[in-house]
Amino acid sequence: MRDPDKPQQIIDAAVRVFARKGYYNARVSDIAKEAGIAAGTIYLYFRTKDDILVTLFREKMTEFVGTVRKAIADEPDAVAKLRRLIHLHFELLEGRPELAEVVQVEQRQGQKFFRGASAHEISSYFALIGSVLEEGVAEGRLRPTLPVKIATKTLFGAMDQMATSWVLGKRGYQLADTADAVADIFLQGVAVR
Amino acid sequence: MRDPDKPQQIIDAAVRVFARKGYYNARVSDIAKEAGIAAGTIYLYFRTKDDILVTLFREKMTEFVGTVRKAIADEPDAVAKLRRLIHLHFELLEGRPELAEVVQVEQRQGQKFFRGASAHEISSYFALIGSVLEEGVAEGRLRPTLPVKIATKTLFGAMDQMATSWVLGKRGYQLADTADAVADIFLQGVAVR
DNA sequence: GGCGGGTGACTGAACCGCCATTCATCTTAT
DNA sequence: ATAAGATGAATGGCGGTTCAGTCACCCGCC
Repeated sequence: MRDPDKPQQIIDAAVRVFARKGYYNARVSDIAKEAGIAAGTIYLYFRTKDDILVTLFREKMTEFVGTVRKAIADEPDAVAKLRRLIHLHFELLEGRPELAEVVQVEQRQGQKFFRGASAHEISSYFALIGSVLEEGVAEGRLRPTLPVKIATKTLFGAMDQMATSWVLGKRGYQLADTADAVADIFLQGVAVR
Repeated sequence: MRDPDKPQQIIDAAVRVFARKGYYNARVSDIAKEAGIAAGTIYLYFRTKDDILVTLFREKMTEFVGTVRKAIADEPDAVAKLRRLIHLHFELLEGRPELAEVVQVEQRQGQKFFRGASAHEISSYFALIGSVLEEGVAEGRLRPTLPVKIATKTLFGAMDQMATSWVLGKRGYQLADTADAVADIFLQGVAVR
């Protein structure tokens, strides 16, 4: 009778260990110890060490996109949705510093991360942002000629860089406090002139 | 009599090999073969494999910032400088696809890259962007209340994401063609209202 | 101008530490 | 009693790094 939430415990332990030591410096046995199990047990639930990282990201990213999607559904218009999305992006990372560390710094392991496994989850976030931008254009609040794909990447890139700088700067300020400033620049940038 | 441009040859070979196989899949012996020398010879010029990556980045980034700095000096005002900077950022990457692959995808090896060694080179680019923004504020063309640090990260993040997407999308379009759209969004975003 | 020996770059096969992964064995639940 | 999960010591291979040996070149001396 396999414990159904053991994978979850392993992932949670992995987040803490990766955040502390980095992916490459983390031993599989460290994760096991952190989770209070034996190293071999991990292989009952994950194929390889990489698999832990990939699963971790998939799970957190899917959850992240779901949370954001639900939250912005309440907002009355595209502009309000975008502000909420930016705030939430920052708040969710700020609320889980260890996860933020892993996602912003450790996760980006060359090929593995960007191509392949995690591409789907990332593109669903891009799709969400893109659809809100489309909506804004339809509402007449955003430029009718707005290149939506480029605007999507611009916004994501801006948020992602803010988050990365915050993590690298040892989180010496409140990330969420910068959300309005980022939103102001972006929203003015895509608004009708 | 050590060959004074052997390090350069090794770095150039490393760019090609890293671009082709990725940093972790690249053997030191692959780089040696590509450079037409023996594996051991690399260790006369570099301490470790990591050292190759770090040196490569430092050198390319320093050169990059220098090129951009010189080019924008000609421009008459901050807004023109920013447009030029964005174009150049994209053109320089587009002109060296292999280097772009390495810098955008392979280079970001967790801890090593972001913290420590390469931090100085990155922050000098940030400083350059920041100083142009300050100038724009002083000229009265950009918002007087603009949070310059945040705007700097926003612009860098946007450009970086555009570049990364372009590399991951197998460079299926002209990166430089998107420069105007990115510039339009950003410049309208930071302009006086 | 030819010879010998010294210098140091270069070579690449072998080494060796590391750690992900395995599996014979044990534990626990039913 | 049996099966299935859990254990953790042992394994294996991988590849960065080393280093003993080779080679090309230079210099001083006969």
